[in-house]
Amino acid sequence: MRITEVENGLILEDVKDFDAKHIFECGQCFRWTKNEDGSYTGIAFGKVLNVRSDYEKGIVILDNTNLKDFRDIWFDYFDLGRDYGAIKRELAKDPVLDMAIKHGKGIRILKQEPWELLISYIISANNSIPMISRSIGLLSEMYGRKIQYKGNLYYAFPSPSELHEADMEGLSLCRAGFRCKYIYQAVRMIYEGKIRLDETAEKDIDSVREILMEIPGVGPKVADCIMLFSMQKYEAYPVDVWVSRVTEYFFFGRNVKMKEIQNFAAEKFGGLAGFAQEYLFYYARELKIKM
DNA sequence: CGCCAGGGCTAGC
DNA sequence: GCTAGCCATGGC
Repeated sequence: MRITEVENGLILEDVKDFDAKHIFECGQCFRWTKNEDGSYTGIAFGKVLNVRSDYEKGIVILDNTNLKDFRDIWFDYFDLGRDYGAIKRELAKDPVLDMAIKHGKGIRILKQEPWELLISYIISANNSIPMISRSIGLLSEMYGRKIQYKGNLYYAFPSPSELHEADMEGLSLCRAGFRCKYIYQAVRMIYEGKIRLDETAEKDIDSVREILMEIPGVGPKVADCIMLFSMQKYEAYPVDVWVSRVTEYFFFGRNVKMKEIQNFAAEKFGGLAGFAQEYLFYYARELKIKM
């Protein structure tokens, strides 16, 4: 990968397996929006970044950043140290995954912030992706820090202490419905240090899942998403309605219990289950599989 | 009106 | 340990 500094940004060349559309639209993140020019603008780690990519040419253009932030934040955020070609070659030995990967060949699993994902995936329960994004955006507008970029206002996701300022009435304004009381309690558990997410992330996957599920609103699915998308537990295989459908449709041919799906994923994909899950999720939503 | 959305909680068995 | 019914909100 070659890096060139330009005015208020960077040009990355010889970048493999990177497609902004696949990365930002495969469902793992909620704070990136597409612009008219095809680029994406999003907020992470308290910073606004604009991204455009050309998969075939291997070019990624980052605007509103610099070399220091690239090294400190964005290299890891975009998981640029990982060989996705090798992952895809291994998974594509299965014909179903081969098809799914052709649809989302430029997916990379973002390394997001555990705190933000905890709240975001609590909101995700029995909710729709546009609604989830809206609630997270509203929370950020109400309690997060303002950031300006190209004349527009953006809002960082609020810190635990910032969200701790919110009472139930304030939280309910984010329109997350019955999940607001879970947010309220989760904020307090983290703010009071009852659970330390950074320390938790260091433990093995079963311990992490158990600890995360002590938090109200966090069940097995939400815990798996937090672990996969922010704690680098790539053996996690979050089973939502789409993954359930696509796994049943292609690998079972019938409805099965969640436990069976997870056993299947662990045996079939092993340590790459999380990557397989993302290719399949994106593929299932493209196909609009219903069962 | 109904059903569904990146599920989790609770009661009842 | 397992399952059924419930849950706020909004789109369709």
